[in-house]
Amino acid sequence: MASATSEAATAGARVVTRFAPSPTGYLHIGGARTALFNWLYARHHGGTYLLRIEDTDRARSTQPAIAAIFDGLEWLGLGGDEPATFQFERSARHAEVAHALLEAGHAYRCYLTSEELASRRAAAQAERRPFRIASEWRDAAPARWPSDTPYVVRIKAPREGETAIDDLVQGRVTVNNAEIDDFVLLRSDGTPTYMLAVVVDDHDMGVTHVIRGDDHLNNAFRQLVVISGMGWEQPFYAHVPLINGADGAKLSKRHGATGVDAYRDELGILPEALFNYLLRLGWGHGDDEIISREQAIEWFDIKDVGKSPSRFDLAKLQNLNGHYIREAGDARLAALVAPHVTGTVDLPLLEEAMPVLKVRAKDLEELANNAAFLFAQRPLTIEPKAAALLTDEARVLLMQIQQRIAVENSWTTAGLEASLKAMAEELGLGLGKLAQPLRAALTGQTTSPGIFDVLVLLGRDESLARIAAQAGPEAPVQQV
RNA sequence: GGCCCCAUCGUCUAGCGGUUAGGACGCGGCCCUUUCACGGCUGAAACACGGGUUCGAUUCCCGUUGGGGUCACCA
Repeated sequence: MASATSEAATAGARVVTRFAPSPTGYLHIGGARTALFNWLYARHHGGTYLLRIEDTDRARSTQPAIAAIFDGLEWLGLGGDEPATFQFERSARHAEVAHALLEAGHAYRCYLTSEELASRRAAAQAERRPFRIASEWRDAAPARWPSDTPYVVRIKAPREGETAIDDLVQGRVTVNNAEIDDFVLLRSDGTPTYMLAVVVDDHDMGVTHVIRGDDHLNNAFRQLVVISGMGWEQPFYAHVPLINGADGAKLSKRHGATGVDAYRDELGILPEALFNYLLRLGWGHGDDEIISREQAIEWFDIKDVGKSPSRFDLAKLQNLNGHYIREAGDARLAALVAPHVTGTVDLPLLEEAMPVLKVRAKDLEELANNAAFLFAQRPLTIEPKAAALLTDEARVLLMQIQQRIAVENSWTTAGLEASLKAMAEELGLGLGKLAQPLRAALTGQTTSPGIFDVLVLLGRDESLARIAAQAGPEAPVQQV
Protein backbone atom coordinates (compact mmCIF):
# COMPACT_ATOMS: atom_id res chain seq x y z
CA MET A 1 0.00 0.00 0.00
CA ALA A 2 1.30 3.42 -0.86
CA SER A 3 2.41 5.65 1.92
CA ALA A 4 1.27 9.23 2.09
CA THR A 5 4.70 10.69 2.53
CA SER A 6 7.51 10.71 0.07
CA GLU A 7 9.96 10.13 2.89
CA ALA A 8 8.45 6.76 3.63
CA ALA A 9 7.96 6.20 -0.06
CA THR A 10 11.62 6.42 -0.78
CA ALA A 11 13.18 5.17 2.39
CA GLY A 12 16.20 3.28 1.26
CA ALA A 13 14.67 2.73 -2.14
CA ARG A 14 15.82 3.88 -5.52
CA VAL A 15 13.82 6.55 -7.28
CA VAL A 16 12.98 6.45 -10.97
CA THR A 17 10.80 9.16 -12.46
CA ARG A 18 9.81 9.84 -16.00
CA PHE A 19 8.36 12.53 -18.20
CA ALA A 20 6.13 11.04 -20.88
CA PRO A 21 4.75 13.59 -23.35
CA SER A 22 2.70 12.70 -26.37
CA PRO A 23 4.26 14.28 -29.45
CA THR A 24 1.21 16.01 -30.85
CA GLY A 25 2.61 19.53 -30.54
CA TYR A 26 5.34 21.65 -29.00
CA LEU A 27 6.44 21.28 -25.39
CA HIS A 28 3.58 22.82 -23.47
CA ILE A 29 4.26 25.06 -20.50
CA GLY A 30 2.41 22.61 -18.24
CA GLY A 31 4.40 19.71 -19.62
CA ALA A 32 7.60 21.62 -18.96
CA ARG A 33 6.66 21.97 -15.33
CA THR A 34 5.78 18.30 -15.07
CA ALA A 35 9.19 17.50 -16.53
CA LEU A 36 10.79 19.90 -14.07
CA PHE A 37 9.13 18.28 -11.07
CA ASN A 38 10.12 14.81 -12.25
CA TRP A 39 13.66 15.96 -12.84
CA LEU A 40 13.91 17.66 -9.46
CA TYR A 41 12.45 14.75 -7.57
CA ALA A 42 14.89 12.34 -9.15
CA ARG A 43 17.82 14.66 -8.59
CA HIS A 44 16.85 15.32 -5.00
CA HIS A 45 16.80 11.62 -4.27
CA GLY A 46 19.80 10.74 -6.37
CA GLY A 47 17.54 8.76 -8.67
CA THR A 48 17.01 8.48 -12.39
CA TYR A 49 14.90 10.68 -14.63
CA LEU A 50 13.70 9.11 -17.86
CA LEU A 51 11.97 10.31 -21.00
CA ARG A 52 9.34 8.44 -22.93
CA ILE A 53 7.60 9.59 -26.06
CA GLU A 54 3.98 8.41 -26.06
CA ASP A 55 3.50 8.04 -29.76
CA THR A 56 0.98 5.23 -29.89
CA ASP A 57 -1.44 7.52 -31.67
CA ARG A 58 0.15 7.26 -35.10
CA ALA A 59 -2.18 9.75 -36.68
CA ARG A 60 -1.47 12.57 -34.28
CA SER A 61 2.19 11.99 -33.49
CA THR A 62 4.64 13.94 -35.61
CA GLN A 63 8.38 14.09 -36.04
CA PRO A 64 8.53 17.89 -35.71
CA ALA A 65 6.67 17.61 -32.42
CA ILE A 66 9.18 15.09 -31.11
CA ALA A 67 12.02 17.38 -32.13
CA ALA A 68 10.31 20.38 -30.51
CA ILE A 69 9.86 18.51 -27.25
CA PHE A 70 13.47 17.39 -27.05
CA ASP A 71 14.57 20.86 -28.03
CA GLY A 72 12.48 22.50 -25.32
CA LEU A 73 13.64 20.08 -22.64
CA GLU A 74 17.24 20.51 -23.65
CA TRP A 75 16.91 24.27 -23.50
CA LEU A 76 15.57 24.06 -19.97
CA GLY A 77 18.26 21.60 -19.00
CA LEU A 78 15.72 18.85 -18.46
CA GLY A 79 16.99 16.21 -20.85
CA GLY A 80 16.64 12.60 -19.76
CA ASP A 81 19.36 10.61 -18.02
CA GLU A 82 19.11 7.95 -20.70
CA PRO A 83 18.03 7.96 -24.35
CA ALA A 84 14.27 8.36 -24.62
CA THR A 85 11.97 5.39 -25.02
CA PHE A 86 9.55 5.45 -27.92
CA GLN A 87 6.33 3.82 -26.90
CA PHE A 88 5.25 2.75 -30.34
CA GLU A 89 8.36 0.61 -30.71
CA ARG A 90 7.19 -1.42 -27.77
CA SER A 91 3.77 -2.41 -29.10
CA ALA A 92 4.67 -6.07 -29.29
CA ARG A 93 5.42 -6.10 -25.59
CA HIS A 94 2.16 -4.26 -24.86
CA ALA A 95 0.20 -6.80 -26.85
CA GLU A 96 2.00 -9.56 -24.99
CA VAL A 97 0.73 -8.17 -21.70
CA ALA A 98 -2.76 -7.80 -23.08
CA HIS A 99 -2.75 -11.46 -24.06
CA ALA A 100 -1.46 -12.47 -20.66
CA LEU A 101 -4.37 -10.59 -19.15
CA LEU A 102 -6.71 -12.32 -21.58
CA GLU A 103 -5.41 -15.73 -20.61
CA ALA A 104 -5.65 -14.97 -16.93
CA GLY A 105 -9.27 -13.97 -17.41
CA HIS A 106 -8.62 -10.36 -16.46
CA ALA A 107 -9.51 -9.15 -19.91
CA TYR A 108 -11.90 -10.22 -22.63
CA ARG A 109 -12.56 -9.90 -26.29
CA CYS A 110 -15.35 -7.43 -26.94
CA TYR A 111 -17.07 -7.57 -30.29
CA LEU A 112 -19.16 -4.47 -29.79
CA THR A 113 -18.53 -2.01 -32.60
CA SER A 114 -17.75 1.62 -31.95
CA GLU A 115 -20.99 2.50 -33.72
CA GLU A 116 -22.95 0.31 -31.34
CA LEU A 117 -21.21 1.86 -28.39
CA ALA A 118 -21.81 5.34 -29.72
CA SER A 119 -25.53 4.77 -30.02
CA ARG A 120 -25.73 3.32 -26.51
CA ARG A 121 -23.85 6.31 -25.24
CA ALA A 122 -26.22 8.63 -27.03
CA ALA A 123 -29.22 6.81 -25.61
CA ALA A 124 -27.88 7.08 -22.10
CA GLN A 125 -27.21 10.74 -22.69
CA ALA A 126 -30.76 11.29 -23.89
CA GLU A 127 -32.12 9.71 -20.73
CA ARG A 128 -29.67 11.83 -18.72
CA ARG A 129 -28.32 8.70 -17.18
CA PRO A 130 -24.60 8.10 -16.68
CA PHE A 131 -23.18 5.81 -19.31
CA ARG A 132 -21.03 2.88 -18.37
CA ILE A 133 -19.88 0.29 -20.78
CA ALA A 134 -21.69 -2.95 -20.01
CA SER A 135 -20.47 -5.30 -22.65
CA GLU A 136 -22.32 -8.59 -22.99
CA TRP A 137 -18.99 -10.09 -23.97
CA ARG A 138 -17.48 -9.50 -20.55
CA ASP A 139 -18.58 -12.87 -19.25
CA ALA A 140 -18.79 -14.77 -22.50
CA ALA A 141 -16.80 -17.99 -22.44
CA PRO A 142 -13.73 -17.89 -24.74
CA ALA A 143 -15.30 -20.76 -26.63
CA ARG A 144 -18.02 -18.40 -27.84
CA TRP A 145 -15.55 -15.85 -29.21
CA PRO A 146 -16.05 -15.57 -32.97
CA SER A 147 -12.82 -16.01 -34.86
CA ASP A 148 -13.68 -14.07 -37.98
CA THR A 149 -15.00 -10.85 -36.48
CA PRO A 150 -13.01 -7.82 -35.41
CA TYR A 151 -12.82 -7.19 -31.68
CA VAL A 152 -11.10 -5.07 -29.10
CA VAL A 153 -9.55 -6.41 -25.91
CA ARG A 154 -11.07 -4.86 -22.82
CA ILE A 155 -9.90 -5.00 -19.26
CA LYS A 156 -12.30 -6.64 -16.81
CA ALA A 157 -12.58 -3.90 -14.20
CA PRO A 158 -13.95 -4.73 -10.76
CA ARG A 159 -17.56 -3.71 -10.23
CA GLU A 160 -17.81 -3.99 -6.49
CA GLY A 161 -15.98 -2.17 -3.75
CA GLU A 162 -13.77 0.84 -4.02
CA THR A 163 -10.18 1.73 -4.78
CA ALA A 164 -8.01 4.24 -2.96
CA ILE A 165 -4.80 5.89 -4.03
CA ASP A 166 -2.53 7.63 -1.58
CA ASP A 167 -1.41 10.35 -3.89
CA LEU A 168 1.74 12.18 -2.87
CA VAL A 169 0.15 15.50 -3.77
CA GLN A 170 -3.58 14.98 -3.52
CA GLY A 171 -3.63 12.77 -0.47
CA ARG A 172 -5.93 9.79 -0.24
CA VAL A 173 -8.39 9.69 -3.11
CA THR A 174 -11.10 7.06 -3.14
CA VAL A 175 -13.26 6.03 -6.04
CA ASN A 176 -16.09 3.59 -6.39
CA ASN A 177 -15.08 0.69 -8.59
CA ALA A 178 -18.41 1.01 -10.35
CA GLU A 179 -17.02 4.22 -11.82
CA ILE A 180 -14.21 2.39 -13.56
CA ASP A 181 -15.20 1.10 -16.97
CA ASP A 182 -13.89 -1.78 -19.01
CA PHE A 183 -11.54 0.33 -21.08
CA VAL A 184 -9.84 -0.86 -24.24
CA LEU A 185 -6.40 -2.44 -24.02
CA LEU A 186 -5.98 -3.47 -27.65
CA ARG A 187 -7.76 -1.75 -30.49
CA SER A 188 -9.50 -3.76 -33.18
CA ASP A 189 -6.39 -3.43 -35.33
CA GLY A 190 -4.40 -5.02 -32.54
CA THR A 191 -2.51 -1.88 -31.53
CA PRO A 192 -2.24 -1.03 -27.83
CA THR A 193 -3.92 1.97 -26.29
CA TYR A 194 -2.22 4.52 -24.09
CA MET A 195 -3.91 3.11 -21.00
CA LEU A 196 -2.18 -0.23 -21.49
CA ALA A 197 1.12 1.06 -22.83
CA VAL A 198 1.68 3.51 -20.01
CA VAL A 199 1.35 0.82 -17.38
CA VAL A 200 3.54 -1.69 -19.15
CA ASP A 201 6.23 0.85 -19.92
CA ASP A 202 6.29 2.32 -16.44
CA HIS A 203 6.66 -1.19 -15.08
CA ASP A 204 9.32 -2.28 -17.52
CA MET A 205 11.26 0.94 -17.08
CA GLY A 206 11.21 0.47 -13.34
CA VAL A 207 9.42 3.75 -12.71
CA THR A 208 8.84 4.15 -8.98
CA HIS A 209 7.18 7.56 -8.95
CA VAL A 210 4.64 8.67 -11.48
CA ILE A 211 4.57 12.46 -11.32
CA ARG A 212 2.20 13.88 -13.90
CA GLY A 213 -0.66 16.28 -14.52
CA ASP A 214 -3.79 16.19 -12.45
CA ASP A 215 -5.75 15.32 -15.57
CA HIS A 216 -4.42 11.79 -15.19
CA LEU A 217 -5.72 11.20 -11.69
CA ASN A 218 -8.80 9.39 -12.94
CA ASN A 219 -6.63 7.31 -15.22
CA ALA A 220 -4.59 6.11 -12.29
CA PHE A 221 -7.55 4.09 -11.07
CA ARG A 222 -7.89 2.44 -14.47
CA GLN A 223 -4.21 1.75 -14.68
CA LEU A 224 -4.28 0.13 -11.29
CA VAL A 225 -6.63 -2.51 -12.66
CA VAL A 226 -3.99 -3.54 -15.19
CA ILE A 227 -1.28 -3.46 -12.57
CA SER A 228 -3.14 -5.70 -10.17
CA GLY A 229 -4.20 -7.97 -13.02
CA MET A 230 -0.53 -8.53 -13.76
CA GLY A 231 0.37 -8.75 -10.11
CA TRP A 232 2.83 -5.92 -10.46
CA GLU A 233 3.86 -3.55 -7.73
CA GLN A 234 2.11 -0.24 -7.96
CA PRO A 235 4.14 2.94 -8.26
CA PHE A 236 3.72 6.02 -6.10
CA TYR A 237 1.54 8.60 -7.73
CA ALA A 238 1.83 12.36 -7.57
CA HIS A 239 -0.78 14.23 -9.55
CA VAL A 240 0.23 17.82 -9.94
CA PRO A 241 -2.47 20.48 -10.41
CA LEU A 242 -2.62 22.00 -13.86
CA ILE A 243 -1.59 25.48 -14.89
CA ASN A 244 -4.41 27.71 -16.07
CA GLY A 245 -4.41 30.95 -18.02
CA ALA A 246 -4.60 34.33 -16.30
CA ASP A 247 -8.39 34.10 -16.40
CA GLY A 248 -8.44 30.72 -14.67
CA ALA A 249 -9.52 28.86 -17.77
CA LYS A 250 -7.52 26.07 -19.29
CA LEU A 251 -4.30 27.33 -20.85
CA SER A 252 -4.73 27.65 -24.59
CA LYS A 253 -3.51 29.59 -27.60
CA ARG A 254 -6.01 32.22 -26.61
CA HIS A 255 -3.76 33.06 -23.67
CA GLY A 256 -0.81 33.71 -25.94
CA ALA A 257 2.25 31.55 -26.00
CA THR A 258 1.77 28.03 -24.67
CA GLY A 259 4.88 26.36 -26.08
CA VAL A 260 8.22 26.90 -24.39
CA ASP A 261 9.83 27.60 -27.76
CA ALA A 262 7.70 30.72 -28.04
CA TYR A 263 8.95 31.95 -24.69
CA ARG A 264 12.47 31.55 -25.93
CA ASP A 265 12.11 32.79 -29.51
CA GLU A 266 9.30 35.30 -29.37
CA LEU A 267 9.26 36.55 -25.79
CA GLY A 268 13.01 36.54 -25.26
CA ILE A 269 12.89 34.58 -22.03
CA LEU A 270 16.03 33.01 -20.53
CA PRO A 271 15.79 29.32 -19.59
CA GLU A 272 16.84 29.94 -16.00
CA ALA A 273 13.99 32.44 -15.66
CA LEU A 274 11.39 29.98 -16.93
CA PHE A 275 12.89 27.29 -14.73
CA ASN A 276 12.60 29.50 -11.66
CA TYR A 277 9.12 30.68 -12.57
CA LEU A 278 7.77 27.20 -13.20
CA LEU A 279 9.35 25.97 -10.00
CA ARG A 280 7.55 28.60 -7.95
CA LEU A 281 4.24 27.93 -9.66
CA GLY A 282 2.49 25.48 -7.38
CA TRP A 283 5.47 25.03 -5.12
CA GLY A 284 7.06 27.23 -2.52
CA HIS A 285 9.84 27.26 0.01
CA GLY A 286 9.15 29.90 2.63
CA ASP A 287 9.76 33.39 1.33
CA ASP A 288 12.31 32.33 -1.26
CA GLU A 289 11.72 33.64 -4.76
CA ILE A 290 15.03 33.54 -6.60
CA ILE A 291 16.08 29.93 -6.50
CA SER A 292 19.02 28.37 -8.29
CA ARG A 293 19.00 24.91 -9.81
CA GLU A 294 21.23 23.57 -7.05
CA GLN A 295 19.08 25.11 -4.35
CA ALA A 296 15.95 23.76 -6.03
CA ILE A 297 17.36 20.25 -6.03
CA GLU A 298 18.16 20.49 -2.37
CA TRP A 299 14.81 21.94 -1.35
CA PHE A 300 12.35 20.28 -3.67
CA ASP A 301 9.93 17.80 -2.27
CA ILE A 302 6.77 16.63 -3.90
CA LYS A 303 4.87 17.00 -0.65
CA ASP A 304 5.30 20.78 -0.84
CA VAL A 305 3.48 20.98 -4.14
CA GLY A 306 0.14 22.75 -3.70
CA LYS A 307 -3.14 21.04 -4.40
CA SER A 308 -4.89 23.81 -6.25
CA PRO A 309 -4.43 24.82 -9.87
CA SER A 310 -2.42 27.97 -10.47
CA ARG A 311 -2.62 30.72 -13.04
CA PHE A 312 0.11 31.69 -15.41
CA ASP A 313 1.34 35.25 -14.82
CA LEU A 314 3.52 36.64 -17.58
CA ALA A 315 4.43 39.79 -15.63
CA LYS A 316 6.04 37.74 -12.92
CA LEU A 317 7.93 35.63 -15.44
CA GLN A 318 9.23 38.82 -17.03
CA ASN A 319 10.28 40.21 -13.69
CA LEU A 320 12.24 37.05 -13.02
CA ASN A 321 13.64 37.23 -16.54
CA GLY A 322 14.87 40.76 -15.89
CA HIS A 323 16.66 39.49 -12.83
CA TYR A 324 18.39 36.72 -14.73
CA ILE A 325 19.27 39.01 -17.62
CA ARG A 326 21.07 41.30 -15.17
CA GLU A 327 22.91 38.27 -13.82
CA ALA A 328 23.82 36.81 -17.19
CA GLY A 329 27.26 37.17 -18.72
CA ASP A 330 27.74 39.91 -21.30
CA ALA A 331 29.15 37.70 -24.04
CA ARG A 332 26.30 35.21 -23.70
CA LEU A 333 23.69 37.97 -23.74
CA ALA A 334 25.25 39.68 -26.73
CA ALA A 335 25.08 36.42 -28.68
CA LEU A 336 21.47 35.87 -27.64
CA VAL A 337 20.38 39.41 -28.37
CA ALA A 338 22.13 39.86 -31.71
CA PRO A 339 19.51 37.94 -33.74
CA HIS A 340 16.81 40.20 -32.31
CA VAL A 341 18.58 43.40 -33.35
CA THR A 342 17.66 44.84 -36.73
CA GLY A 343 20.49 45.91 -38.94
CA THR A 344 24.14 45.01 -38.97
CA VAL A 345 25.32 44.10 -35.53
CA ASP A 346 28.82 44.74 -34.27
CA LEU A 347 29.04 41.91 -31.75
CA PRO A 348 32.05 43.21 -29.76
CA LEU A 349 30.36 46.59 -29.44
CA LEU A 350 27.10 44.95 -28.36
CA GLU A 351 28.98 43.04 -25.69
CA GLU A 352 30.79 46.16 -24.58
CA ALA A 353 27.45 47.94 -24.19
CA MET A 354 25.81 45.06 -22.38
CA PRO A 355 26.57 46.16 -18.80
CA VAL A 356 24.59 49.36 -19.23
CA LEU A 357 21.96 47.78 -21.48
CA LYS A 358 21.02 44.73 -19.45
CA VAL A 359 19.86 46.58 -16.37
CA ARG A 360 17.11 48.13 -18.44
CA ALA A 361 15.39 45.14 -20.01
CA LYS A 362 13.02 42.42 -18.91
CA ASP A 363 13.37 40.34 -22.05
CA LEU A 364 15.74 39.90 -24.97
CA GLU A 365 13.42 41.68 -27.36
CA GLU A 366 13.38 44.83 -25.26
CA LEU A 367 17.13 44.54 -24.84
CA ALA A 368 17.54 44.40 -28.60
CA ASN A 369 15.37 47.48 -29.07
CA ASN A 370 17.39 49.36 -26.51
CA ALA A 371 20.60 48.36 -28.28
CA ALA A 372 19.41 49.45 -31.72
CA PHE A 373 20.78 53.01 -31.44
CA LEU A 374 24.32 51.60 -31.37
CA PHE A 375 24.00 50.31 -34.92
CA ALA A 376 21.72 52.94 -36.40
CA GLN A 377 22.86 54.56 -39.64
CA ARG A 378 23.01 58.31 -40.14
CA PRO A 379 20.83 60.17 -40.66
CA LEU A 380 19.12 58.84 -37.56
CA THR A 381 15.38 58.60 -37.44
CA ILE A 382 14.22 60.75 -34.56
CA GLU A 383 11.21 59.65 -32.56
CA PRO A 384 8.50 62.32 -32.22
CA LYS A 385 9.11 62.67 -28.50
CA ALA A 386 12.82 63.11 -29.11
CA ALA A 387 12.21 65.56 -31.94
CA ALA A 388 10.16 67.67 -29.56
CA LEU A 389 13.26 68.02 -27.44
CA LEU A 390 15.24 69.49 -30.32
CA THR A 391 14.05 73.04 -30.08
CA ASP A 392 15.98 75.93 -31.60
CA GLU A 393 17.34 76.68 -28.18
CA ALA A 394 18.43 73.07 -27.77
CA ARG A 395 20.13 73.08 -31.16
CA VAL A 396 22.22 76.03 -30.14
CA LEU A 397 23.17 74.13 -27.02
CA LEU A 398 24.08 71.12 -29.13
CA MET A 399 26.39 73.29 -31.17
CA GLN A 400 28.12 74.45 -28.03
CA ILE A 401 28.38 70.89 -26.77
CA GLN A 402 29.84 69.82 -30.07
CA GLN A 403 32.50 72.48 -29.95
CA ARG A 404 33.34 71.65 -26.38
CA ILE A 405 33.65 67.92 -26.59
CA ALA A 406 35.33 67.98 -29.99
CA VAL A 407 38.44 69.03 -28.15
CA GLU A 408 37.83 66.76 -25.19
CA ASN A 409 41.06 64.87 -24.66
CA SER A 410 39.65 62.32 -22.25
CA TRP A 411 36.88 60.45 -24.09
CA THR A 412 35.75 58.51 -21.07
CA THR A 413 32.60 58.63 -18.99
CA ALA A 414 34.50 60.39 -16.22
CA GLY A 415 36.13 62.92 -18.53
CA LEU A 416 32.96 63.63 -20.48
CA GLU A 417 30.91 63.92 -17.34
CA ALA A 418 33.31 66.41 -15.78
CA SER A 419 33.35 68.41 -18.96
CA LEU A 420 29.59 68.59 -19.48
CA LYS A 421 28.85 69.23 -15.85
CA ALA A 422 31.26 72.13 -15.91
CA MET A 423 29.59 73.42 -19.02
CA ALA A 424 26.13 73.18 -17.48
CA GLU A 425 27.36 75.09 -14.48
CA GLU A 426 28.91 77.81 -16.60
CA LEU A 427 25.63 78.24 -18.41
CA GLY A 428 23.67 78.11 -15.18
CA LEU A 429 21.65 75.16 -16.45
CA GLY A 430 20.75 71.80 -15.02
CA LEU A 431 22.57 68.88 -16.57
CA GLY A 432 19.27 67.62 -17.89
CA LYS A 433 18.99 70.67 -20.16
CA LEU A 434 22.09 69.45 -21.94
CA ALA A 435 21.66 65.72 -21.59
CA GLN A 436 18.16 65.37 -23.03
CA PRO A 437 18.79 67.13 -26.38
CA LEU A 438 22.09 65.32 -26.55
CA ARG A 439 20.35 62.03 -25.99
CA ALA A 440 17.84 62.84 -28.70
CA ALA A 441 20.60 63.68 -31.16
CA LEU A 442 22.70 60.66 -30.25
CA THR A 443 20.00 57.99 -30.08
CA GLY A 444 16.92 59.50 -31.65
CA GLN A 445 15.08 58.57 -28.47
CA THR A 446 14.20 60.06 -25.11
CA THR A 447 15.43 57.12 -23.09
CA SER A 448 18.75 55.37 -23.23
CA PRO A 449 21.61 54.29 -21.01
CA GLY A 450 23.49 57.06 -19.23
CA ILE A 451 24.44 59.79 -21.69
CA PHE A 452 28.16 59.52 -20.97
CA ASP A 453 28.04 55.79 -21.55
CA VAL A 454 26.33 56.46 -24.86
CA LEU A 455 29.01 58.91 -25.87
CA VAL A 456 31.79 56.47 -25.03
CA LEU A 457 30.08 53.53 -26.70
CA LEU A 458 29.46 55.47 -29.88
CA GLY A 459 32.98 56.86 -29.95
CA ARG A 460 34.16 60.37 -30.69
CA ASP A 461 33.68 60.41 -34.46
CA GLU A 462 30.22 58.89 -34.55
CA SER A 463 29.06 60.97 -31.60
CA LEU A 464 30.24 64.21 -33.13
CA ALA A 465 28.68 63.31 -36.47
CA ARG A 466 25.32 62.56 -34.87
CA ILE A 467 25.44 65.79 -32.90
CA ALA A 468 26.41 67.81 -35.96
CA ALA A 469 23.39 66.50 -37.81
CA GLN A 470 21.10 68.13 -35.25
CA ALA A 471 23.17 71.08 -34.11
CA GLY A 472 22.55 74.67 -35.10
CA PRO A 473 19.23 76.46 -35.47
CA GLU A 474 18.93 75.66 -39.18
CA ALA A 475 19.56 71.93 -38.93
CA PRO A 476 16.73 69.96 -40.52
CA VAL A 477 14.68 67.75 -38.24
CA GLN A 478 14.56 64.21 -39.50
CA GLN A 479 11.01 63.32 -38.62
CA VAL A 480 9.74 59.78 -38.41
C1' G B 1 -25.06 16.00 -15.82
C1' G B 2 -22.15 11.59 -12.95
C1' C B 3 -17.54 10.99 -10.53
C1' C B 4 -12.88 13.17 -8.53
C1' C B 5 -10.09 17.37 -6.77
C1' C B 6 -9.43 22.38 -5.06
C1' A B 7 -10.46 27.33 -2.29
C1' U B 8 -5.26 33.12 2.03
C1' C B 9 -4.27 40.09 -1.26
C1' G B 10 -5.71 40.94 -8.71
C1' U B 11 -1.61 36.83 -9.38
C1' C B 12 2.22 33.19 -7.19
C1' U B 13 2.54 31.83 -2.27
C1' A B 14 4.05 31.48 3.65
C1' G B 15 0.95 29.86 7.55
C1' C B 16 0.30 23.73 9.73
C1' G B 17 -5.65 26.29 16.88
C1' G B 18 -3.84 31.82 19.90
C1' U B 19 0.28 36.07 14.25
C1' U B 20 -0.38 43.66 13.94
C1' A B 21 -2.09 37.05 8.60
C1' G B 22 4.44 37.32 6.21
C1' G B 23 7.00 37.53 1.28
C1' A B 24 7.11 38.16 -4.16
C1' C B 25 4.91 40.09 -8.91
C1' G B 26 1.75 43.95 -10.37
C1' C B 27 -0.24 48.90 -8.75
C1' G B 28 0.40 54.04 -5.93
C1' G B 29 3.87 57.38 -3.26
C1' C B 30 8.86 58.86 -1.76
C1' C B 31 14.26 58.57 -2.28
C1' C B 32 18.46 57.93 -5.67
C1' U B 33 19.01 60.36 -10.60
C1' U B 34 20.75 63.74 -17.07
C1' U B 35 16.27 60.06 -19.33
C1' C B 36 14.70 55.10 -18.70
C1' A B 37 15.82 51.30 -15.72
C1' C B 38 18.23 49.15 -11.36
C1' G B 39 18.27 49.75 -6.15
C1' G B 40 16.19 51.49 -1.31
C1' C B 41 11.92 53.00 1.66
C1' U B 42 6.75 53.06 1.88
C1' G B 43 1.13 52.60 0.91
C1' A B 44 -3.39 50.17 -0.71
C1' A B 45 -4.66 44.97 -1.22
C1' A B 46 -6.66 38.43 1.16
C1' C B 47 -8.39 34.16 4.95
C1' A B 48 -15.47 32.82 -0.52
C1' C B 49 -20.12 31.99 2.53
C1' G B 50 -23.00 29.28 6.38
C1' G B 51 -23.05 25.85 10.20
C1' G B 52 -20.54 23.03 13.77
C1' U B 53 -15.95 21.22 17.20
C1' U B 54 -13.11 24.20 20.69
C1' C B 55 -11.79 28.63 26.00
C1' G B 56 -10.26 30.18 21.04
C1' A B 57 -10.70 29.13 14.32
C1' U B 58 -7.42 31.31 8.28
C1' U B 59 -6.01 26.57 10.40
C1' C B 60 -10.19 20.67 12.16
C1' C B 61 -15.40 18.61 10.40
C1' C B 62 -20.04 19.22 7.40
C1' G B 63 -22.77 21.92 3.85
C1' U B 64 -23.32 25.97 0.13
C1' U B 65 -21.15 28.68 -3.61
C1' G B 66 -17.28 29.17 -6.97
C1' G B 67 -13.20 27.04 -9.88
C1' G B 68 -10.60 22.94 -12.12
C1' G B 69 -10.24 17.87 -13.91
C1' U B 70 -12.45 13.60 -16.10
C1' C B 71 -16.13 10.66 -18.39
C1' A B 72 -12.95 7.67 -26.52
C1' C B 73 -10.89 1.71 -30.37
C1' C B 74 -6.82 10.35 -27.87
C1' A B 75 -2.97 10.62 -24.83
